[in-house]
Amino acid sequence: MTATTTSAAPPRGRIDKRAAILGAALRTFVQDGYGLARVERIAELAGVAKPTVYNHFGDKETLFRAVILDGAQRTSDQIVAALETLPDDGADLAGALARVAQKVIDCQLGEEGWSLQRLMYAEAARFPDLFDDALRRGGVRVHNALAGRLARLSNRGHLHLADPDVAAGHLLALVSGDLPVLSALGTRKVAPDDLRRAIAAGVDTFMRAFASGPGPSAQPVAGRRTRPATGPPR
Amino acid sequence: MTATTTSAAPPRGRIDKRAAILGAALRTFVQDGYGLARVERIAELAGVAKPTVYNHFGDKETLFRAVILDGAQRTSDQIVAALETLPDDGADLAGALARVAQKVIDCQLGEEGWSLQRLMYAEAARFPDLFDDALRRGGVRVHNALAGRLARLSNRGHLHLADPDVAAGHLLALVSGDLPVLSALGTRKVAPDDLRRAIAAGVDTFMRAFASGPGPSAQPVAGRRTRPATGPPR
DNA sequence: CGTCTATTGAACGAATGAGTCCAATACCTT
DNA sequence: AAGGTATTGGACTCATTCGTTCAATAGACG
Repeated sequence: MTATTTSAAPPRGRIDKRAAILGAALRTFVQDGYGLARVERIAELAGVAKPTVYNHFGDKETLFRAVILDGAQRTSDQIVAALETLPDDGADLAGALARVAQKVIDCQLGEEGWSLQRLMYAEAARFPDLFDDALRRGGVRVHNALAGRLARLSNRGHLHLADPDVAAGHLLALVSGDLPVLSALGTRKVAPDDLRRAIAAGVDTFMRAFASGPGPSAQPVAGRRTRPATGPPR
Repeated sequence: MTATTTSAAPPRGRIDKRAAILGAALRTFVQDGYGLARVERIAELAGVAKPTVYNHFGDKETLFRAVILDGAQRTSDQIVAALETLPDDGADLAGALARVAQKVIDCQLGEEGWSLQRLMYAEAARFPDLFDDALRRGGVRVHNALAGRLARLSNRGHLHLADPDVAAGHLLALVSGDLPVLSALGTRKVAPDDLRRAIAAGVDTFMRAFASGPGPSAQPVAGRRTRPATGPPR
């Protein structure tokens, strides 16, 4: 019946439904939170019928988990790639750090980055194991990549790091500490100038603390807890 | 367990229902998120009838806003009070900073602190204005209190700060940057030793950057920190 | 060309939860 | 002691949404 005359119908064929669903789900979950997100809306946004969603992922919770893990993977891939661009020679170290920090933060500020972060904060209480998984897939890789990079710089004498792991954490904290406020938890677009200033200030403090100063004052850490420093002294 | 003794019938009288509701609401919202939190459950947890909740606060959203603002106020009161204990003389500055940081973080790690933070992250997309209000009531006051304290130390020569505002942000970032990971976004109890170590490391980096002689680059941050009041995007 | 699988639209059942109404009751004030 | 007010429990309305079912269809493939 209705021998529908071919055209005017959206292409029903098998495209990449799965990816479309994941994307739509991310947007929806982010906007409404897990509880209020409607599966039907996700389907609609993905240009897909609701049963198709249930065909691919069993139920809402499974879909949610897939969204988080998939996103964490992709975002951290981007960030790690950005970190690769940090040169090993110490030329204009501050500038190089600022540039790489800018890239990293751009990844985090992209639609996906903040959205994911907010989602994880939001639902951490309900899906504690999920956060652990995402951290393993995301944060840890970023942290290690940066720590490795910094260790190299330290080995070559361009930085004085007792512990590259700690330094990596501190650098990340310094350059991105203002982000939540600047972006109002990701709900506001950050003025590029504000961001640049924040990054510059963070890198500046980092350099003050860890750059091999021209002077003899390579002050060793006072009252340091014994922590296996993966980075040997200069 | 409500403190009241006696018989099977819970004391029906007018006690501090409002506070009880706010507390129960915080716990519930935190656990389930705004969308999935059930008002009936809040009432039950507060030892109160559901209509009473609606008598005090008009509806779910109003209740939520009250929870956030009230919590932000109280938490930041605590933190500001803790900051007052930072001495102005430079004796054992690192130790003093670590102690005050410990207090501040304790406030943030308490049931209320993390819960609130997670809640705001979670629902920032749906209640953007609410976050601004909470920030004004909470974060800004903490930041200013710390900046004032640091400025004093700087004036007396115990620190070398080009911009106490920036330094305050950096100190907070350094000592609490590891918190999300350590506590798994507030879902895991942080080992006191790990926390102490993280704080000590943060303070140590801060001291390296700002305690010794005037660093190589003492560039004061150019622009004043202005609040983009719902400014035009891009 | 004929078959098979993924997809579609639409509707359905069941459950859930916001917000309201009301008569009964406990506390506070005068 | 009397009267007013806040509170209570529970039932009720109404809307929403998860997850499912089913016949019809579009493209893939031998």
